[in-house]
Amino acid sequence: MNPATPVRVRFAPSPTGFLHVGGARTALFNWLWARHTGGVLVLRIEDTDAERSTEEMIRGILDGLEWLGIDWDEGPHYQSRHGDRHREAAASLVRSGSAYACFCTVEELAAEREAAIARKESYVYSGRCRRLDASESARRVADGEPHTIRFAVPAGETAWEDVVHGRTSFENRTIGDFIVVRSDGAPVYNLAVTVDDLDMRITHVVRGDDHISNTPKQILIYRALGVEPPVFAHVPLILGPDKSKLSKRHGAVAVTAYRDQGYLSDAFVNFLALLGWSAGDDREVMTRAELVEAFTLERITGKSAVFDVEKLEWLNGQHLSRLSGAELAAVARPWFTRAGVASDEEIEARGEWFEDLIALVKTRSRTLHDLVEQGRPFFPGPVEYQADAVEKFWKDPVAADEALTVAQQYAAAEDRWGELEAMEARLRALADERGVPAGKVMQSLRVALTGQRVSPGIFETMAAMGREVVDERLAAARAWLAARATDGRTS
RNA sequence: GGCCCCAUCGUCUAGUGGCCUAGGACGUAGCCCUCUCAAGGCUAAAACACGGGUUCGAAUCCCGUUGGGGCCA
Repeated sequence: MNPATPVRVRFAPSPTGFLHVGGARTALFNWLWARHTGGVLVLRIEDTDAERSTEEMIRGILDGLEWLGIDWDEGPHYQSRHGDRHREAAASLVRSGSAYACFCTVEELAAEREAAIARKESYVYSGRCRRLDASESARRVADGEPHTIRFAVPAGETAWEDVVHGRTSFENRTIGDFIVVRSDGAPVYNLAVTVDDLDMRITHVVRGDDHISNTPKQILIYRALGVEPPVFAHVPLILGPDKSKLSKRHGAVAVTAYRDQGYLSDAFVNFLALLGWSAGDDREVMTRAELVEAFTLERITGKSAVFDVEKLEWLNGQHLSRLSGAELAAVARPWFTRAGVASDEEIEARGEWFEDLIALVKTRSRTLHDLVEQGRPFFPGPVEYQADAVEKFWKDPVAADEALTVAQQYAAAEDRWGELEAMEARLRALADERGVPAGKVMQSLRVALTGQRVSPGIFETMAAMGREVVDERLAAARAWLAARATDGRTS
């Protein structure tokens, strides 16, 4: 391959209705390589004549790609529309003697296979029809006798220099004369892929390891067609926690499920890139631009990788925290409205406040979902006292109420609202005066204000909530505690 | 079963013959910070599957075994 040839890669999913994690990573690697080299990414939907793609079936894939920010330069092309080209190529293979018509019936082939099994040999087609006289073969085809077209695999071995695995080779006799066109005229996968890749002038085929055994067949076709095959890079598979191929059993398969769970596109892309690839230095948290800049096919590992959700969560938290309040607010806003925390108008009316709020809670959140739960109490309205918070800080309702009394007195007297340090100093002084530990007051206050056991610093919380909300929440909390104390019951 | 791929801490990985008493990250444990929880900082436990070679010297090269995975049947 001429090194000056501009890179052309392709992502060729079958229209399964969604983009799964493995496919997403393959797409990503192709995209990264195209962007890194300034090349072209072609999108091709690998439907077949048998199962033509419907709008609905490809939408899932396009949705996934869109969320990941993977854009393509050509396509989508549809494999099913190139059937004529595939058959044309098959015909030319027959003409050049690289393929032949096979008239063996299903029964005959089954018998061959059984005989092979009985002899404890692995089955490959015997090549019986290959020995047929050319004129006889042509006559039978002309007579309309049902037949497939088989590739005449030559003796020897087929090898290639895989970018990921190094030299990889197959003994041709283990391949056997494979079918390229079925008896109904439908081109077989390996032929279709090869012809399409050829027509689209693909220079690098970057795909999953599960295609390794297809590669020798495709290389054979390329050569028979008189062209040099492209560069192959077989990327190892992504495994589930039990080390088997990632599947539905392991939770979400469609990448959009991760979007819906509150992961950031950038974080997910970063995570996917790190599955089977590394920059070579110690960088892990990387932006899209950094990934594009650092990505090379040579640095892809040959070993399959287990999908580790915990690392994804951590990475997401990292990306979340690195966004500014304003940037994150834009992403988070629909999450708040969808969760019913506030309307779009309400957030719009307090845009700057909302951005500050997001900045306040982001380090405590790993997903957008966390962000909503953290931010929720800052909006007006009643809060729900969560069981774990009550258990931890309001175990004793009387003591809790005592602490809140101090808090209430403090809030009523506070005249430097918003000045964090001054607020803290005053509250501590007042707590001292009343003989109540300041820590108790603050913790009790946290439950009263947020209903949760986790929140930002209590003064930041108060400042962000505003005096009115704080007053309301304190009154409500005291009423709740009083009711519980007379009740004598625990929750 | 045949063919092919793979083999470093639980997980993701760095490592391409000496820089390795094997580095980083997630997770785990502890400490610091501290009004909670995160974040942040520090520390700890934790790996070269096994056996043979090659070499002055192997995580690194070769062979075999074992184990995992994929494709086909």
